[in-house]
Amino acid sequence: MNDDDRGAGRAVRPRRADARRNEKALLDAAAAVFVTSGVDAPVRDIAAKAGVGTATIYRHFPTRADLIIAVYRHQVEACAEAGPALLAAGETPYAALGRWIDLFVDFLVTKHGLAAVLRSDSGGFETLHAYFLDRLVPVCAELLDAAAAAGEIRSDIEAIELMRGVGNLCIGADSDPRYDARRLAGILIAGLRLPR
Amino acid sequence: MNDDDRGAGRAVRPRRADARRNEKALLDAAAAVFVTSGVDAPVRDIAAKAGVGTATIYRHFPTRADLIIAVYRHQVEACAEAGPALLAAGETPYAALGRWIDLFVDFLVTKHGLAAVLRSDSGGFETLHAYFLDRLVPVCAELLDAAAAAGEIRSDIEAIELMRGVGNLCIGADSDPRYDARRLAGILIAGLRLPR
DNA sequence: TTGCTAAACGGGACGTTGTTCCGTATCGTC
DNA sequence: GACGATACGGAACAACGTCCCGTTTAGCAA
Repeated sequence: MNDDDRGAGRAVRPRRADARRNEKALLDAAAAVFVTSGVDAPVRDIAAKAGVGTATIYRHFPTRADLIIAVYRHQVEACAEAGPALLAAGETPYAALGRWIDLFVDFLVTKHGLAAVLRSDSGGFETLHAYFLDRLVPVCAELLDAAAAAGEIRSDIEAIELMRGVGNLCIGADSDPRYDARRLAGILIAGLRLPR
Repeated sequence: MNDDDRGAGRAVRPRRADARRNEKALLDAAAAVFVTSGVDAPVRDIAAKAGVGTATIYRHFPTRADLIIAVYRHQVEACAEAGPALLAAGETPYAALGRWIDLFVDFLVTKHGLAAVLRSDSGGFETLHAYFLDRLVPVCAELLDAAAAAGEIRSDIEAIELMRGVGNLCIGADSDPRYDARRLAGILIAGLRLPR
């Protein structure tokens, strides 16, 4: 995959060299700021860190969602690819599902506030919502189907439903060490089990 | 209980008649605006609807949390009192727990955005957080203990943990009819079950 | 190398929201 | 009726997202 394209498929390669430089600088700056101030960090902060004007952010990333997607795209891809790998690893499908959910949870909780904006249906984050779901729901569905086919879990649960639930469970998991999102997600998954 | 006192115990009866009138007007206006615009509605909107200045809101309710608490206090009380009642109703403790969680979920999802602000540990909502938890966690703990004592569920789950999880599951449940928070909460509770 | 044009830039302007301050109006009492 | 404390209103301030416009610069052609 080419590092220059971005967004969910509709990639447009920036033509001028300075534009590409700035896009790279913005991605690096955003990644750094997201770590310290969360994904809700003020646009001005990111622009300042990248050494560009605020308008330049909007020129490259029309919405904050586009920027977030670009920053975390690689990690989302890795998570998506882990699904089939876990399924092929020899464990039971239910165990694979559990491990994959753990990966997903870990990804979300390590990004301050990402889970919170992920859930929001409004405020211009539809793109983010759509990207995450488009990429990960099929993977989750595959795991779910396999576990259901093996008779390990009930079969009346949709992947999208489960993912939204898990995503919600991750909200606020950072900033509160007493709250263990992974444990709760595990309980949720356990709730899918069929009684033998 | 006197309708004039408000907040979590430290009630101070407004001395002047106009102050009390304004407080009532604010509560009514806030309740109305919360329904249409959610609990994040602009302060100015609420003030305008009540026919008062913005400062008057802050004078009566120093933080938004105080206002929210005052508006929903009766419903929270009802939810809290439902716990022991369900437990005494003759069903198994696990069934009572499930019903109570349903009540809690229904309360949260019918208030636009309430679940979202409930979870936030920062931004001046500590008061709201504390009130809800102080009032409802003991009730949940009672149900949990009863079910655990009956051998129906595992005993290593804290009430606060479960409530935060359920609260999170309710986030964004309004504004998306495909997302069924009650169902997911049910699955979460099912995940607590012991295998007979 | 030099000059031109479209692309890209910067930062200031605007609208929205939360919050505070201060001069004014009102209530309750003497 | 007058007075002091209480409460009020709205303007003022700050932070933020977003947009606009005058200026700069990259890339290309002569």
